[in-house]
Amino acid sequence: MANIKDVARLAGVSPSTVSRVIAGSSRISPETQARVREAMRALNYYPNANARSLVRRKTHAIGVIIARPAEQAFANPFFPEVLRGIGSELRRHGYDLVLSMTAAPDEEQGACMRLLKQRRVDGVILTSSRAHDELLTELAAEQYPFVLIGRAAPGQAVSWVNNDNVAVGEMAVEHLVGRGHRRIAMINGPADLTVSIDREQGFRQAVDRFKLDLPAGYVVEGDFTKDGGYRAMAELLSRPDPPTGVFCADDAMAVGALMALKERGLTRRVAVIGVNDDPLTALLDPPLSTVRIPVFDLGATAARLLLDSLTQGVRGPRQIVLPSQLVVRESTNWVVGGGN
Amino acid sequence: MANIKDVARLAGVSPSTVSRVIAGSSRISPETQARVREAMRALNYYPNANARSLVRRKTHAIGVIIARPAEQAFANPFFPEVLRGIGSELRRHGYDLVLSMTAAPDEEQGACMRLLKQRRVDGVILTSSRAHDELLTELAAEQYPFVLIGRAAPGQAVSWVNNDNVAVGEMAVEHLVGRGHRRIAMINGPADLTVSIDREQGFRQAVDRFKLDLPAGYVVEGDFTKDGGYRAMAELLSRPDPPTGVFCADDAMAVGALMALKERGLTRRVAVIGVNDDPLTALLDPPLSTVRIPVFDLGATAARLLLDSLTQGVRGPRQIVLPSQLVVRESTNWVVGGGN
DNA sequence: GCCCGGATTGCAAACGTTTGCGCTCACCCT
DNA sequence: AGGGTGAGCGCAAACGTTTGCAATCCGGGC
Repeated sequence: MANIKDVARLAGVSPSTVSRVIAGSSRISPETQARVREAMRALNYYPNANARSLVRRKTHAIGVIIARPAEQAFANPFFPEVLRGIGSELRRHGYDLVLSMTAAPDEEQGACMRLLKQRRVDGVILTSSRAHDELLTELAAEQYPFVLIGRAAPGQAVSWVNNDNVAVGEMAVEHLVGRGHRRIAMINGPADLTVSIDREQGFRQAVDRFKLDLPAGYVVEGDFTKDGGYRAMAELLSRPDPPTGVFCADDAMAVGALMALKERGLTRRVAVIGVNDDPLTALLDPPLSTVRIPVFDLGATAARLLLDSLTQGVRGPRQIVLPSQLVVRESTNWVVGGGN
Repeated sequence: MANIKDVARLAGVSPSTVSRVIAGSSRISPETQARVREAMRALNYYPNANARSLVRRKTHAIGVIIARPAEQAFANPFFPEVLRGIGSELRRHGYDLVLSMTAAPDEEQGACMRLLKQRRVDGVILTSSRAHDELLTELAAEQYPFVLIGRAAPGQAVSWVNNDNVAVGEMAVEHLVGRGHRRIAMINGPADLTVSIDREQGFRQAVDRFKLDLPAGYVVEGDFTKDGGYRAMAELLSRPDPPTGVFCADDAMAVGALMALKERGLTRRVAVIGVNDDPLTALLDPPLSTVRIPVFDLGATAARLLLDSLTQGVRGPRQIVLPSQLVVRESTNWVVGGGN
């Protein structure tokens, strides 16, 4: 394959000159530039990225680490959408994207540090909702550019972009209260995920604000799967004081919850709202109300943050919260005691 | 950051020796090996991938090009699943994965060739169902290792892995015929995609085999979206001779078709079967019959093929077809004229 | 006619590895 | 005792770029 020397020879110049033409240096005469470009075209020349990265100490690529433990279960469009968002932003700057999907949480740190220390990438985007303090502090300690999709512990001085999970919980409860509900339960995700923690906090804040009862056991822990939602709803319904409205921390669990209701003919007795706006949930019977999360933008924003610090030299951690949006459909669109 | 010379100095050996220890050469004494490893650990040393790739002329990474034109519309788990499959295979061999998502079809070739010619990757996996003869021939001409997920034109001597789309069409018709249907229509995807072509061929073969009527206009072209399926079904129903069974080339279109039926109260009058087994379609009313495609395996197999030719030096194109599987649910699980 | 300065280009070192070749021993064989 | 052998290791070139510095050339001012 042609290298820079071949181009130089064909154009009758030195490799330095070719390199400068590629870099767009202004100190090269127009005629020479034309000759060099012509030679590059003739030889179908592409600069070797490895050689270039070696001397420049920049790879022009960023790593994306996707943790897929239990979250993988919800086969919703989160994962591809966030990648699309990242990709669209990277393309605009000519950056490449190396993807690392880790199955087990303990692979995460290794994969991440390997990409960086081997100089395969200039920085990383980490998508995960578990609190890996160790990884974050190692990244920060070595001054590696990175941004988290999700959020870090309050103290951590790291960059992240997240959606407003507390508001998500509040909006859901607010909506249900607006429809006349007073007995509202929550089916949450695994307790160690920040999404679960935040959504529950929002839920509880709204419950307090509206002075609702919150009997013990009204917040049950699911696992972000349909079956988990089914079981959780069954548990809630078997109580002496079942709720009339249920906020599920994810659409998959909401779907399971709806199944449980349907089996018991309680579809119009208990309102269900989820989170994520999985496209197909609009077609269920009843169509599922939900809180839509700006997944694409999460990815795009994370990429922009990272590129800013890489190319503009923006220093210091930045944290961005993107708003989510209530989507009302039939599963909650009726009023308690409305005689339906 | 530590480089190989630092390690060498600390261990009291030459860089060559360190390199050989890393490579696992046997000509190094156990004591020296131990000392070198100790030094590497002490310095937290990782070999620079760029320098290594430069001299080795191998990157230990492969590229994955995902074309997302209209296909993006079906936000089904195809895309993440195929990536998971590829990733799981790559990890076992320590290969990295650089991902390139192209929005427009004309970006595809550029992105692909750039990755290869810049020596960012050793080979590529191409997922797409459009017939880009030009790209395939350029790849083949330059002897680049690559495999296609989908299939090439019959003449092309390139490697690919695909599911048995012809059989998919046949299975669907066979199933419907087994339930007593004689008037069977098809809602197909865009005509220029190989998936559409193949599924239609299977459909027609089965129609011939069972000597069914196939009135003009019984095969209508959709676009792999829900709305397209809805319109197509509406068109079929407005005919004087509407079908009793419909084979949709994708679940998204099948979902749209079901909506059209539901609106007209014809759910149990017209059977609908899709393709892909999108998890949520099992929860629709009625649950959707479908043909399940081995998406994860498509990815994993493609990766294995590529790695074989990369690491084992396997020459020559190989073509692999993976079987799909009929999944019967309520949307077709009744007999024509069964008095339901 | 000579010196100066700017524009344009080339030289050579450097980036961090790998690897063919050759060197140095210690040991064994005759 | 001398030469042969092989194990263990180092030297230096090579991979394909970028870039600081120096060289050359040209015109203009004195």
